[in-house]
Formats: sequence, structure tokens, C-alpha cells
Amino acid sequence: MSPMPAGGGAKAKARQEAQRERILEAARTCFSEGGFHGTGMAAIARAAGMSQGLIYRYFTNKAAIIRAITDEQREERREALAGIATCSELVDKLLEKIDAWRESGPGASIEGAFDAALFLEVSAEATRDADIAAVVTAQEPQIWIDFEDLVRRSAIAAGKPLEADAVRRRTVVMRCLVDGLILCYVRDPQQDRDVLRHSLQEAITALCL
Amino acid sequence: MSPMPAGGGAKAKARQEAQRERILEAARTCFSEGGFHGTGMAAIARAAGMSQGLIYRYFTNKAAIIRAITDEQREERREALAGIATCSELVDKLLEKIDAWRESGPGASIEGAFDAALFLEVSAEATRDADIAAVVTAQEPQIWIDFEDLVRRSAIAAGKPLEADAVRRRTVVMRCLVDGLILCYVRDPQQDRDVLRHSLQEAITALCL
Amino acid sequence: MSPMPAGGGAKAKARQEAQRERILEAARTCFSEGGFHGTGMAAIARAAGMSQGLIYRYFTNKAAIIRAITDEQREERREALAGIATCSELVDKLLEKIDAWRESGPGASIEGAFDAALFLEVSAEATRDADIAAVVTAQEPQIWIDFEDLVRRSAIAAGKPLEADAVRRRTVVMRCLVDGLILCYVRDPQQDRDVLRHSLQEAITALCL
Amino acid sequence: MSPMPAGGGAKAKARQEAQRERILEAARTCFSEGGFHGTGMAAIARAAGMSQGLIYRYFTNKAAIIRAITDEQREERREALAGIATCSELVDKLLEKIDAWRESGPGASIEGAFDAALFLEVSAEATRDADIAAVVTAQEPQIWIDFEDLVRRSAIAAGKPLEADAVRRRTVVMRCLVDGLILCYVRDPQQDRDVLRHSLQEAITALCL
DNA sequence: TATGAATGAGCTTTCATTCAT
DNA sequence: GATGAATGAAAGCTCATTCAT
Repeated sequence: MSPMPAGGGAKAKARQEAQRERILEAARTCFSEGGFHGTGMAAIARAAGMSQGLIYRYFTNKAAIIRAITDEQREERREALAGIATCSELVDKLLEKIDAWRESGPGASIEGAFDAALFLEVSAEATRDADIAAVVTAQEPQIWIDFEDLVRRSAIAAGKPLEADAVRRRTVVMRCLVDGLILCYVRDPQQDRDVLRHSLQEAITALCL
Repeated sequence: MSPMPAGGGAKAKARQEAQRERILEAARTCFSEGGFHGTGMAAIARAAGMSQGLIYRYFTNKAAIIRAITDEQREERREALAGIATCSELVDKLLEKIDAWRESGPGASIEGAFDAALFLEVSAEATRDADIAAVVTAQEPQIWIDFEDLVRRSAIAAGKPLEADAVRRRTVVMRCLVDGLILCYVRDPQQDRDVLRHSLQEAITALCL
Repeated sequence: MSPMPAGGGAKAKARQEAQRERILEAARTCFSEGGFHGTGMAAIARAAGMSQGLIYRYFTNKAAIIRAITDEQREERREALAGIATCSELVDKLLEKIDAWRESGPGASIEGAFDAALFLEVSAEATRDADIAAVVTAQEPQIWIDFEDLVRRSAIAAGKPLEADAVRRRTVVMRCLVDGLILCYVRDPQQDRDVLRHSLQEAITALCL
Repeated sequence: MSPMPAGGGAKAKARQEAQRERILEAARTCFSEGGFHGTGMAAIARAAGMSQGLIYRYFTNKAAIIRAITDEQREERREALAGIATCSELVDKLLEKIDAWRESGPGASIEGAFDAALFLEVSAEATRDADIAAVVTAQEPQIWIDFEDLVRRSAIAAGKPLEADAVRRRTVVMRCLVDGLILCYVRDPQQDRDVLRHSLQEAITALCL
């Protein structure tokens, strides 16, 4: 039907991608405020400046949006990790990003903020929804690789390079420490941020991470 | 007027308590399968073998049930921690309890299992629902105390008692390690359980925990 | 079963009557606060200091309670009218009774107050519920008689006795004036009470009521 | 973007208004049969030939529908009064309209009928529900103005114009007479319509209304 | 007689999804 | 492609009534 199938197709695809991104952007903001279940399609449509019906042209489901957003987190996480030199720095940056999320008011998603609640919600949802589980499981290997890279990098920076085996084991520890930090900080927002920070830094030093 | 006022009252109270427990038991099972938002009052009523209306005689709200269950977790956690001697043991036991939860099929809640998904969901929900936040915040101090006790106990058992300040800092590390273990293990159920276990044990040893 | 059928029966009947009255008293209070539909059986039972189930031993229905209360209003109205000498006095007394009702706080039904809202609600309900309609219709003849008596009395007191035919016609007017006063005063509680009062008194004088 | 934005918008607005009217029409019929509390949203939806959910696109609440209908009564009342020349005529017309209402079977609302039961129910409800009270209170001034106009008009027609002060006082009487007529006629539908009519007409003449 | 636990149908309201335009 | 009106199933919750004790 279109006169220029190739060119038109490319353009159409670009537009398609732009629309998808608009929806995801809106959904991210809404989910951040109200969580998956607290956010209705109407809210997403409003935030995206389009009709509800149109969303279904780009995503089969509300679940599909959730899946897409979950998927995005991998990329964000990658980028965040890539810009970090040492394990110690990761802890600092992460705390900053959680603080940024917490301070971000309704409707405004601060660039570089880490939506800890969404992260937990996705993780919990993955135990019930097979589709989300698939997405989460699929991104885990990459996360491990990124964490391993960081641990290796960090060790080299400290002048104590590690063998492959040691890297793996320390990566596990580092990951638990970081994920635990998120969970801990979410559950008890009033706790002393600096105690948290220093305690972990101390452990990281002690573990040569 | 009744011949045994005290006894009758006690009996009524006992029944009341039994009914509450019946509802909570049902809710726990349902929530475990479908999460808070995925579970309707109808499902809980069915699982409890009673009418929906009756539930409201024992709980004001669906939220009240959630709160009660969240609150219970504190007690379970306390008991679990109390029966443990060293930090190293905690890791082992926790992994076992998560495994038990995972293996528990739908409808059957194994005694002593740790519902990791519920734990995450509650934590996430606390960032949006003020009531749940209150429950979570209220139980945090006790959790910290319990963890500190464990760390102290563990250090003494290892022959290296710690000063108060050091206890606090290591407790933070220990707690992050444990919470991170939960999150990590939930997100990637297929990962090698033994690598996880050994890596953490190694860290615990290295940190004199 | 009872050893003294006659005496026991009388006693039982007295108790029965007392219980009915307790329920009606409670219902009156509750209805006054919340109206028929806004009042639950639970509230009535609580106010009566008895169990919900017991109410059904004395009244088949919630509707039966409504009917009984509606029925009572006749008696109250009779008594109120009986104690009044002239049409002019009726207006004064009625306004006082409505004010008393308005000022009566929750839970306290002032003796002699006239629950205007209940009166309207009953009247409206009578157009839909056949049972209530029957009660209302049944009490109308008596109300007309009582009003006629008042009009006759009032005329005699003014030294201008009326023929039977004139009595009937003026009674109609008087009744409309009074019912209209109720409705008017309910709909616009902020209106000037004295304007209302004086205007009606003037009309009553002009009409030789 | 649309070729006829204005026209399209107007069309949409017209449809919106039509739908609202459809709902109100249905609600009026249902309320007339069963009263506010006796009518469920399901019944309204069925009568309007639409789904329950759709109603909420046009009215926030069931209460909002009640409010809208209550509000409408003002307009109807205005129009009815505007087309009337004398107080005497008002009595005749009102009786006709109440008769029309009574004869209108279930499901059919006759144009120009006056739903006396709804009027009473609204008045009663206004004493408990703040929202309805607000609507009723808000329309009272206008009703008084309309009644005053009628009384003034009627006096002029009778060749006996009145001073402002007298108008107010006689308006009060007239209003009570009319509202009382409604209430009286509702409570005792079997009473002789003509006695009612003539008695009031006589009084109106005597009072120079 | 009296209780109050229990029921079940009903309520108002929400929301993911579809479809005519 | 885009709209937003429309659907219908399900949600949480209430309440008059019944029944075992």
C-alpha cells in the first residue's frame, strides 16, 4: 500500500520505535509512583499523551509493558556499572541513586535515579509470572558478567589481580552486598546512611574487593 | 448469667483466635501463590473454607490481613534467628528455608519455609503504602537487635569477642549479605546453590563474622 | 411447658412487650441519626443492648420495625395534638419540636422532639412499600379527626363556632399549612424562623382558624 | 489534524450530553420506582441500556447522579411556576401533575409529571447527606423568588397589588400550603381530591393570594 | 430466651481490553 | 494510525437474615 516500501518501512519503524519509547517513558514514571498494580492503563496513556487504545498497538498487554521495562533495567544497570571503577565506588553511587529516586517527586523521574521499589517488585513478580521470570532469568548472566568485570577491574586497580575462580566467588559476595544494601535501605529508610556506607566500605576493603 | 462466664469467654476468644489463624493461613497460601494484588478476598475465603463476609468479622480490611501477615514475619524471623549460633549457620539455614518454600507446591505451605517473594513484595509495597511502611519500619529495630545478637554470639563462639561499635558495623554487613542472598537467589533460581553458599561462607570467615 | 400458663403467659407477654419497646426505642434513636437506609440492624442491636438475632424474635423484619415506628408516630401525634388548644398554638409548638429534634445530638433523643426527616422518609417510603403505605393510610383517618377536633376547639375558643362542613374544609387548609411548614423548614433550615412563624400566624388569624 | 475540529468537538459534546441525559432519564425512572437507596447502579445501567462501568464515565458517583437529578428539579419547578398566572391555578396544576405521576406506570415517566416521592426523599435525605443538603439549600433562594413572583403576579391579576413586605409573608403561606398539599396528598392518596382542591382554593381566595 | 458467628446476595466502583469510527 | 467510548468481569466490602449452640 505504501508507495515506497523500503524507505516508508524504515520511517514507519522509526516512528514505531519512538511511540514505544514514549509509552515506556510514561509507564516508567507511573510505575515509579504507584507500582505495577497501582498504575492503570489510563494513567499511562495520560502520561504518554495518547489514547488508551493506541497503547495496544505497540504492546499486546499491560504485562508486555512491564516486561519491556524490566528488560530495560538490564541496559541501565550495564551502563551504570560500566561507568564505575571500583567496588567501593559502586556502593557510593548506588546510595546516591537510591537517594535520587526517593527525592524525585511525582511525575518527575530524575535521570540516573534507581527505582529500588520497582526492582524489588519485579523480582517478586518473577516468582509468579512466567513471562517476567523469563526476562529476569535471561538478564542474569549479563549482570553476573558485568559484576565480574567490575570486581576484576577493582582488584587490578588495587594492585591485586585475581584468578578466575576467585573472581567468581568474590563477585557473588559483592552482588549480595549490593542487593542487600538496596533491600536494607528500602526497608529502613530512616537508618543512618553513613553507617551503612562505612560498614560496607570497610567490608569491601577487608575482602579486597 | 451464663454458668461459666470466664470459661465461656475464654472459649469464645479461643475460637476467635482460631478463626483469625484460619484466615491468615489461607491468606498466606494465596499470597504466596499470587501475591497481595493478585489475590482476591474471594480466593482467601475459599481457601479458608468460609464466606467472604465472615472474614470481615476478623479483619477490618484486606490491608489489615496484609499487615497481620507482615507482622507475623517478624516473629518468624526472630524465632529463626534465635535458633542459630553462628553467621555461617544462618546462611545455610536460610538457603534451606528458601528451597523449602520453592518446593512447596500450591496450596501447601511447608512449616519453616521462608516465603522470599512475600518478603520482597512487602518491602516494595512499604514504599507506597503508608500502613505497610509503618509495620515494616516498626519491626526493623527488632531485626537489627536480633542480628546484632547473632553477630555478637558468633564472634564469641569464634573466640574473638567484639566491641559494641564493631558489632554494629559488622551487623550491617551481615544483614546486607543475607538480604542480598535472598534477592539474588530469588532472581536467579537456577544458579549454583553451592557457589553461592561457599562464596558467602568464605566472606563470613574472612570478615570474622 | 410453663407451670402457670395464665400468669406465666401474662408475665411473658409483659416481657415481650418490654423487649419490643427496647428495640423500638433503639431503632428510633438510630433512624433519627441515619434514616432507615442508613441504619443497620447491627446498630439497632447495639443501641438496644441485645444481639441481632434476638431482634428477629420480636420483629420479622427490618421493615416490620419501620412499620411499628411509623405506627407509633400516630400515637405521638395524637398526644401532641390533644395537648393543644388553638391552631396558632400548634404552629408554635411544632416549630419548637422541630428545633428540639435538630438540636438533639447523636444518641440522645429528646423527649417531645419531632423527627421531621423520619416523617418525610416514611411518607416517601409509603409510595413504594405496600406495607408502609397500609400503615400510613390506616392512620390518616385518625389524624384527620384529631385535626378536626383542634380546628373545632380553636374556633370555639375564638368565639366563632363552625358548622361541620366548614370544619372539614378548614381542617384541610390547616393540615396543609402544618405539613408544609414541616417540609419548608426541613428544606431550608437557615431561613428566618420568625418570618415563618408570623406569616403562618397571620394566615391562621385571617382564616379564623 | 481532523478536518473539522470544531464540528467534531461539538458532535462529541453533543453525544456526551445525550449520554448523560440517557443516564439521568434511566435514573429518574428507577428512583421513581424504588427510591435512591432502593435503586442499584445495575438497575440504572439496565434501564439506560448500557454497562455499569460506562455510567462512571459520565458521573463520578451514584451520589453525583442523585445530585444531578435533585438539581434538575429546580429547573422543572421554575418552568412549571413560570407558566402559571395565579396561586389558584398553581394548586390545580400541581394536583394534575401529581396525578400524572401516580398514573405513570413503572418504566414510563410522563412528561410534566411531578415525582412527589422523590421530592420528599430528597428533602429527607438533605438532613443527613451534606452533598444533597448543599444542592437543596442552593436552590431554595430561587424557589422563594419564583414563589414571590407568582404571589405578586397573582395579586396584580386580582387587582390588589401588594407591598414588598406583604408579598414575603404571603409567599411563606402560599409555599406552606403547596408543600403541605404535596405531603398530604402523598400520605393519603385515597382522600377526596376535590375537597382538597376546593378547601385550598377557598383559603387562597380568603387570603387574597 | 438469647447469642453472635455465619451466610450469601448484593452493593458501588475499577480497570484491562476491545472496537466502531 | 489514532481515538476514546464501551464493555464486562471482577474487585473489596456491607448487611439483612439465619442457625447452631
